[in-house]
Amino acid sequence: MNYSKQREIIYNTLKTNVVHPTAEYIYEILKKRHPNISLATVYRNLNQMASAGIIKRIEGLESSVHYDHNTHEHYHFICDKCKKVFDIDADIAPDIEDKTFAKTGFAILGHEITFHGFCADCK
Amino acid sequence: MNYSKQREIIYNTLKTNVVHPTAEYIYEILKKRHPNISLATVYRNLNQMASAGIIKRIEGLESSVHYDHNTHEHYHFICDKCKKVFDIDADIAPDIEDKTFAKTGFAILGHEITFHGFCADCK
DNA sequence: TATAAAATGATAATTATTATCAATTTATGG
DNA sequence: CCATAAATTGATAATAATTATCATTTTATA
Repeated sequence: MNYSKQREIIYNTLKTNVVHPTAEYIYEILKKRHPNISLATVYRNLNQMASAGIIKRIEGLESSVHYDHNTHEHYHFICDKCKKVFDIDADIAPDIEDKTFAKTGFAILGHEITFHGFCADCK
Repeated sequence: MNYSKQREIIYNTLKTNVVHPTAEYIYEILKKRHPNISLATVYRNLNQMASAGIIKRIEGLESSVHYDHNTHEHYHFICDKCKKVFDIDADIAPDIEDKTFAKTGFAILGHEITFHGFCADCK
């Protein structure tokens, strides 16, 4: 993977952002300072970094994919009202992959847990 | 919700099917015996039954939504090679909603766990 | 610094899904 | 049992999210 200015600013936007944005959201932010950037470049780089393990894709929250700069094991909660995404600590489901391997014998390469409901502000 | 012949055959197809099909897959099966059925009818009825709690939507497996006639709490594993979807017993993550509520205070209305990797046949 | 590989922006194409709407089917109150 | 309203259908248009294409530009390196 070669260096690219665009990838750098996409990563920085993701990292300094409090939310767990979609590609579209990052694109909207970047457009203000970098009006020439293309939405395809944003998608391309986010997926490229996700493949390389630099960031993570969060699927199953909404129809669109969200991205997360935090690659440590943790889970997500999406508020059904305000649609904000919150981190949930990994210790709510200890050894879940080992347990599942013990039960099934499947080679488990990853897992994802997503909660939904109402956050503190919305409930 | 009124009775409809189409909803009945869609539900029966889902119930008697070993897999966790997508709307498209159900549509392809149904077309053989019911060539006039519309794909929109399949989507409409699956989502309608999911809203009513009669079946469940499984999101986060692939780009398309899968449906499940088993509404009891359980999780899913998708094989990265053959794309088959397997059930995982709920007891791998006991009291996960209570634990998450205790940590966050959020009102939790549901959660989903999806694993991926290689199944017994593919690994 | 010439060259090959990688990345970009613009945009077309694709995929999954939902919306629209006239016609048909279903439920029910008289 | 039928008239009526509400629900549902099939056909298809529309939308939303994402990926593919491709000529041009940028980056790494011999």
